[in-house]
This record gives sequence, structure tokens and C-alpha cells, in this order.
Amino acid sequence: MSEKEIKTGEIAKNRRAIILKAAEKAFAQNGFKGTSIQKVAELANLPKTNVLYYFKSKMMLYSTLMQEILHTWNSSFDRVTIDDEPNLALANYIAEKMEMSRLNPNASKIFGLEILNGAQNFDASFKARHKAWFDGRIIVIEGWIDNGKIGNIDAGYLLFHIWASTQHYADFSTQIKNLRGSKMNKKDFASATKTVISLILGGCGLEVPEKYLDTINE
Amino acid sequence: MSEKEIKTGEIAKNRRAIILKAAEKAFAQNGFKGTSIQKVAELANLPKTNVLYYFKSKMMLYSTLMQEILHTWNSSFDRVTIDDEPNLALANYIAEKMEMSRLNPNASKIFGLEILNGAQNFDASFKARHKAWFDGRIIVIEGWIDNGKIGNIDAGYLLFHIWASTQHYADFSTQIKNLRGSKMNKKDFASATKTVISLILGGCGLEVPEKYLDTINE
DNA sequence: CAAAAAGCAGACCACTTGGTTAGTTTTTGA
DNA sequence: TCAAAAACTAACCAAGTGGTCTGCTTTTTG
Repeated sequence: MSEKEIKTGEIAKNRRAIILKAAEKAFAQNGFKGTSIQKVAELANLPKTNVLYYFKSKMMLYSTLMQEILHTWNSSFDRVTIDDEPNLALANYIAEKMEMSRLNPNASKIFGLEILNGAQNFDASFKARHKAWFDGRIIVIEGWIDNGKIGNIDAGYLLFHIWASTQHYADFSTQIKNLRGSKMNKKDFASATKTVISLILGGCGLEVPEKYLDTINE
Repeated sequence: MSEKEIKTGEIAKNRRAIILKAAEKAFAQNGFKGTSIQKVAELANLPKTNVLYYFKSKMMLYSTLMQEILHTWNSSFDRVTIDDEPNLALANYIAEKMEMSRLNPNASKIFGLEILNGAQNFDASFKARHKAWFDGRIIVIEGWIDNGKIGNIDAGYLLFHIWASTQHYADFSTQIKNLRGSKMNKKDFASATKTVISLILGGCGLEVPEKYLDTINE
């Protein structure tokens, strides 16, 4: 347990977590190129060399963080089949994505930045898995269309639409805050989630599941 | 016509345009911090000092570019009133935004990056104008709701939804290309535009205007 | 056609960058 | 108790950063 392996002691785990948290904040604001190790170190309240002690390079730090983020990217929609009801499956997926934007905006931002600047740091294997997931979900949605559970719509654009409208609440939180006058709280997110679900399901000609229906006094 | 003013000769205009084009590309990929003057110079095929001859600092270059981008941000929706038909007004707005994503993806990306990293380079006056625009549009949409032209919906979230789903096609073009297997062409954009319009208008309970209806063989 | 203005670009500067080395201090487990 | 392992960090380095200065060339203009 020495030399080149990742340290697993208590202190190491702790420090690595602190550094990753700081890195998440930094990378979310300025992307990979725009973030310096020094900046991460400051946010973590550690000397720069300490950061490099735990992560051998900036790239290694970024990759580790990206790995962690992608682990949290799973959702119940992964396991939806043609036998499920599209309105509930889609509504749940949207709600999950909105919750992700609320609880983990920095992870969303990093993911968004990464794609925006060309997904240079996604390896081929991830891209392939992502495409396989996408293709699989398309098949399910098209199955719903075929057996009349949902109106005719381009399944790919529908997925893009869902990603866009939910991720927006993380990526553009600054703008939203400026325009609304204050940061969105949990209740606001619940309300926004209902609106997004209502818009998209309505657009697909689906009924909104009861649990996502608007309460009367809103 | 000397000393400190902006040069207005033919060569100057030409060079400034070339540099701005290069800067747009560079900033769109890596944001303000992540972009070096050297990189812009390379893209413009000019020595670094020549870039600094026309723009006195990196910040000045970025500000000029941002100013230009914001000038193109206007749309017919700015002038929509409560007397207009919401379905046509919204459909046109969505179509315009999609066209912007198609023709000017880099501008969209820079705008998105700027907001994502906290809108640090937007001055207070722009933020105020933007908020005034937003508030004005909210009033129009709520007017439509009040006189029954459109179902009850949170007007702010509706606008966010439109921005998100249209801007997505610029910001996430890399992902879209990877998943679809090829870059979206003009026809694909037309199809995506129809889908987005159909989703959002459908979600609002509005009829899609004839000119944005899907053709049969799609 | 010459003087003035504009355009151009190499040399240079202080500072920041990612990263290494080498040595010290702290923790841990037999 | 004490040596080995882990944690830490100051000093340092080469390369890249934004930006200036200076002097040359080209273009414009009276």
C-alpha cells in the first residue's frame, strides 16, 4: 500500500473530498482551462503542493471529478421499458433532472461546460456508452409512438428538449436569479418542475400524473 | 483622428473584424479566462502584438465582442403586445431563437458561458435593461392568460423554457452531433424547430400556426 | 512627393501557470 | 517505543500569460 496507488487512509479520503469539492466549485465557474490549481487550493484552504500531492496533475483532478459526476448521472429512466406508461416515466425523469439541477448545480455546470467546449475530456468509451443509452431510449419512445401511447414526435428532439429545459435551471441560475430578483428555493423548484412537466407532457399530448399536478393556489 | 480613438480606416475595420471573428471562436470554446490572446492571434493568423494593437487588452477585446453579440440579441418578440396572437408570437420567437442557434452558435455559446460563470462581465446597465425586457414580456404573457388566450402558466418559467430549449441546439451541438451521428443541417434544424414549437405550444394548449406544422412525410 | 499617420512585429517584462524535488513533520502499527 | 509510511510544504523551474516599448514599414493625405 505505497508508492503509486491512491491513498485510502482516513486523512487522505477526507482531504481528497475537500479538494474535489473545491475543484467542483472552481471548474464549474471557469472550465478546465480557466481554472488554476492555485485557485482550487485557495478554495480548499490548502497549499498548492498539497493539492498536487493528492492529485498528480490538474488533468487527473479534473478526470476524477468528472468520473464522480458521471456516476451520479444515472436515473430511473435508464430502466424504463415500452411497457411503462410514458406520462409517468417522462414526468419522473424530468423531476429527477430538476432535482439534480437544484441539488448539484455545479456538477451540471461542469458537465455542460465540458460538452460546450467540445467534450474533449470525455473518452471514447463514455461517448459510446452515452450513445448506446440514447439509442436505447429512442427505441422505447418510438415503441410508445408505435402503439399509440404517445403522439408522433421525434424522440431525439424530445430528449434534447428535456435535457435542455431541466439543465437550464442549473447552468443559468445566475440569470434566473437576476430576473426573478432572488435565488430559487426548494418551493420555487417544485413549482418550476410542475411547469416543465406540464409543458412537455402537454406538448406530447400526455396527461400529467396526479402527483405532478399544480396545486390550486398557485 | 489619432492618439486614443478607435481607428476607422479600411484596413482597421477589416483587421478588427478578422480578430473579432477569431476571438468569437476562441472565447466560445474556453471562455474568457481560458482563452489567451496568443490563441486568438493564431486563429486570426496575426502576431499577438497586432491583436493588441487593435484591442488594447484582452478585456477590451472581450467587451467589444460581447457588445456586438448583444446587439444581435433583439427579436420580433420585443415588440409583441397583448393584442397579438400568442401562438404566432411564441412560434415566431422560438423560430428566431432556433435560427440564431443555427447561424450563430458561437455567439450563443459565449453568451451562455458568460451567464454560466456568473455574468461577471455584464454591466449593471445591461442587467437592468434585460430585467426590464423580461418584466415587460411577463406582463404581455400574463395579459394573454387573463383574457383567456392562453392557459394558466408561470410566464417566467415559460420564457426560461423557450430560451433553454432553443439555446441548447447551439451550446450542446457537440453532444447532439455525437448522438445523431452527424452535424445538424438546415433541414434538421427546420425539423427540430417544428418539434420545439409543437412541444411548447402544445404544452400551453395553443394551436401550432400553419406555417410551422409538420409536413406529412416526416 | 514628403510628412504624418497608421500598421506592424520583435524584444522584452513581471507575473502566473502546471509541476518537481527534496526535505521535514506527523501518524501509525508492531 | 520507534521505525516505516503517510502527510505536508518551501524552494524551485521552464513555459506561458497579459501587456509595453521601440523602431521599422506601409499607407494616406495635403
